[in-house]
Amino acid sequence: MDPDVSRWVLEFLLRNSVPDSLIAKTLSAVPLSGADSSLKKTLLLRTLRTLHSNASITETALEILELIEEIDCNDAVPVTDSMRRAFCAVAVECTVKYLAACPDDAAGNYFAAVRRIWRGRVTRMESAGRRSGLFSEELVRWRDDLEAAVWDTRVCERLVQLNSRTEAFSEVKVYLKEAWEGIGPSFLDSVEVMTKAKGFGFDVGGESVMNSDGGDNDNDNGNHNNDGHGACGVENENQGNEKELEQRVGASIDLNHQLPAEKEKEIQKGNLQHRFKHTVLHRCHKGVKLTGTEEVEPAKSWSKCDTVPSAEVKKVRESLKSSSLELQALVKDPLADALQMSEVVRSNLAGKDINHGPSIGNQNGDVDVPDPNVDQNGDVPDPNVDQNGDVPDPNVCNSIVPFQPNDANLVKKPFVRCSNNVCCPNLLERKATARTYEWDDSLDNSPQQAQPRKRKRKWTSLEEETLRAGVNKFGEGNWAAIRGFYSDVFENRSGVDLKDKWRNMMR
Amino acid sequence: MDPDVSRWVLEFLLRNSVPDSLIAKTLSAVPLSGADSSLKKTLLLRTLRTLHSNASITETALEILELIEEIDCNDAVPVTDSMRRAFCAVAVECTVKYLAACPDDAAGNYFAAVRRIWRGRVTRMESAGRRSGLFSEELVRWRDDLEAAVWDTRVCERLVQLNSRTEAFSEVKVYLKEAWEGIGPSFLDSVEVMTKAKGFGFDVGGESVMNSDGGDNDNDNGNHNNDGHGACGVENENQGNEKELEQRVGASIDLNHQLPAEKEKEIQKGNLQHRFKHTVLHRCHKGVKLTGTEEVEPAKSWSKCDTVPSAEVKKVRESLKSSSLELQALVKDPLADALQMSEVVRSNLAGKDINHGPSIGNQNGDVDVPDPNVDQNGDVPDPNVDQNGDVPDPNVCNSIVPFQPNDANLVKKPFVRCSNNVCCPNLLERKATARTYEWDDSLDNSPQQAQPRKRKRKWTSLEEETLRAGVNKFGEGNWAAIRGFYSDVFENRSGVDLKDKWRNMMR
DNA sequence: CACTAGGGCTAGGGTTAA
DNA sequence: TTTAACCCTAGCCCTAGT
Repeated sequence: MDPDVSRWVLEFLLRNSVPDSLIAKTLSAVPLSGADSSLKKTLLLRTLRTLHSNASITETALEILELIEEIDCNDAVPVTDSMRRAFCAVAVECTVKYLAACPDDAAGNYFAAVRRIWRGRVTRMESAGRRSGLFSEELVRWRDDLEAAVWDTRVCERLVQLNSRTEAFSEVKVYLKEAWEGIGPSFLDSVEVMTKAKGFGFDVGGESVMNSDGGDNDNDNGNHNNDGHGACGVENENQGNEKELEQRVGASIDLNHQLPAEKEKEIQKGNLQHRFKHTVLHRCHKGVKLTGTEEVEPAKSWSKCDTVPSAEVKKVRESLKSSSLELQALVKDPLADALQMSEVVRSNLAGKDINHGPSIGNQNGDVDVPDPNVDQNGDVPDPNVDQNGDVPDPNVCNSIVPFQPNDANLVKKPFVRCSNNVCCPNLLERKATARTYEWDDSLDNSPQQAQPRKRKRKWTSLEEETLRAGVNKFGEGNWAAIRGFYSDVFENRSGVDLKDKWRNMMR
Repeated sequence: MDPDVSRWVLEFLLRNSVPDSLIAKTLSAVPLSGADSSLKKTLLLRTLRTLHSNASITETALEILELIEEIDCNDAVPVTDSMRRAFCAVAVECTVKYLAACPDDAAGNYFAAVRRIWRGRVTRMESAGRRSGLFSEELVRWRDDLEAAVWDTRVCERLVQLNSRTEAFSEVKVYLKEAWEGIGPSFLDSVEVMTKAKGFGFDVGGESVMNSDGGDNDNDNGNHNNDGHGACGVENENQGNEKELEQRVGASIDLNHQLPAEKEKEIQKGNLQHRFKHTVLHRCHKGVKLTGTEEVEPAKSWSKCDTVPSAEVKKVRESLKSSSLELQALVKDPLADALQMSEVVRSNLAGKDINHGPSIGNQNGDVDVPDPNVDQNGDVPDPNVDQNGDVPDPNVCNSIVPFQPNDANLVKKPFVRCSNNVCCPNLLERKATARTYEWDDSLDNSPQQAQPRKRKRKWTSLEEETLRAGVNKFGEGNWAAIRGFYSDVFENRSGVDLKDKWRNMMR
């Protein structure tokens, strides 16, 4: 994939509430060596956001703030007060937590943290060549306190009283809100807004993956998740449903190859880049005055980056790995992947214009909308969801649900799906009470021969929904009761089958 | 290295404040396939201790507590109140922290955690067949609160105020102290004390790694780090100096091969094992009365063990190796093959002349007997009464806030144990709990609210052998007679249980 | 009522095949 | 490699018969 395009996509994804797993996959497919400072910062912010919403404010967060400060410094972006406060709060939290765990052992892990963070990081910060913008008087005051606690029990007791974690959460949140606002909308969002304003109807592929509303009547949705709530926003709803996310990831990755931006890039690229400078760049790099197209020297910037693989992105990658994100894919060399990928894309583009876009059923399958099936497990008191599962949430696209449970459907048995995807007429199965399976025939002749496996029969959505209803009614574990009550649906399923299926459905 | 010896060494290391890296190395060098339940529990306790002193109380800790409970259950060790409280506090912490991070996004990671922990773990815990000793009314009340916070902003705000982490730290610490004390000194420590008392001058090699004082003038140092401070004790001082630790590891591993216990094993092993029975095992496995007989078949037990390597211990080993002590692997296959591991060691140590029977110490330690701490709660404070002390807004539905986390109720929660070995919630409280969720209603009209099954308890080899002896003596079919004659062994088995087990053994 | 025999059930680990 | 569907079985429950 073209480096510019892949970076645009990555940038877009980073700023919006797509699941982390998608970010991970994209990262592994996109060459990062040429990332510009804006993208790096976006990556770091995104990571911090994830850490925050995972309630995991550790020294990794400290590291990230330092890296961001470095980038800002290079771009002549001044360190804000909120950033300093966030850094301080996180540093305090990363130290005090050990005291909270073992108040009577300040000499243990707590002291180690003081050395690591306050004698290490913070001291380096104020000494050396340049004084970090993160350094503050507040920091110094805290250091005195924290050092004192190592030997002064009274200070120690006072510190233990703190809820340093909540404080850190709060400060990080404030900083994130400010930072996302400061960095502005993504390039693709800007393009979308512009082209729409010009009546282009130019769609950046956000419909299936990024925006559930298709963007048709929402002109400012380019910013729709950068409002500060983004830090702990909608994306989290999906966390209980990782499998589903993974599936979507695959789909959306494919989709990225088909971004209209890429298809039209030979024609529009120069033009778009031109606009890019005046919209995104202008907002991202406030310290740079843009007077003309030629002054930015994009070529030079890129090449510089290419020869110097950015250490900080590497670090972020490590951080991402160590955090709860599933970023194992990143271990591999992203460049190798990118090369392969670009080959695929190139040949694909050169050939016919095959559309791999999502099916209609997925058009509204936005990642931010939780699977309604998940919420109908019967034990969900979500007031917005009908517990009986009989009436689907009107806000949820019906096409996501393969089967709409209703009384009529529950009673009638429209078809029996065999393993080879062939729909058998109902009649056959109806009378086949005793002859459901092939091995029935061989029961009489071979006495000790191991029973052949039952033929694999895929579960229909009717069966699934009925099972759900059954668990709702009888409770999990009462498989015999469920089987009996819905005996017409489960005619050729055993109680164990029901149990196994439920186990699968709960995974 | 001889399996016994290596296990003794490992056990010793686990209980003392050696650095984790040493534990990890030892684990990888020691065959764990024959690990008994006591060693497994020690391993888990050690892991929990590390998590605690790293101020990292996550769902891993929850998992560990569940695994320990599982082991205790099979060993007929009753769940203590402190363990229940620790579990509850950790569960609350693992949920509330998301709320603390993003108070205005209860629908995000917080809700996911509620589903994962409270609708998942906790619900499974009370469900049929698996009622865990960790289940408590306190847990139920918290669940109500935490569920309410998903949609009730006011509950949400109240929960955010909690310092759930500190609470969890504290409860885990209390539990750890109790658990280390309950598990007694390590075998090597016992041996050391004994041999010293006999004037042997027997040194267990602790001088270089384990005990800096050489142990010469400290007769009770077998317990020197099990005093509650051990949880965040000396080991932490080493954490800032990993390289040095690694060097020590090598040295100490070598040293282990030179343990006097091993050198003299051919001579003393039988003797030591005999003592082991009466000291360590007697304290660890209170359920065993050792009088000496002939009915055991140690060879068979051993071979069975060796072919069934303990999966969970292996997983713990892996987890320990990864620095962060992540135990996600433990999610799978918790104690599938907890088998009769504890019995195995017993039979092995005892050789052929061992008789099994419950010790005096266990007469009240049966799973059927409620925890004495719980029992002493003669009068049960009605939570609804306590609630009045908070003077809530009269406009607030009280049923939504059934429990004030900070009030005295948090301390002790009564249980009512039903005749069928199942711990039932106090009916009064049951009724007082608001029917907040719709699925409660669906449970009402379910045909039979079948009482939960008895918790599955694996048969120990002691029980098996006793059953065999019983059938020998009284003949098959006289289950009541057998049960009566070996009533101390079969205290919590019914005649039908014996019959069923025999049927299984004859297959 | 107490007990036993025997069928049935569930949970959970394992296996197979797509 | 993954995993949905299926298999195996220990331990527990239910009921008829004595």
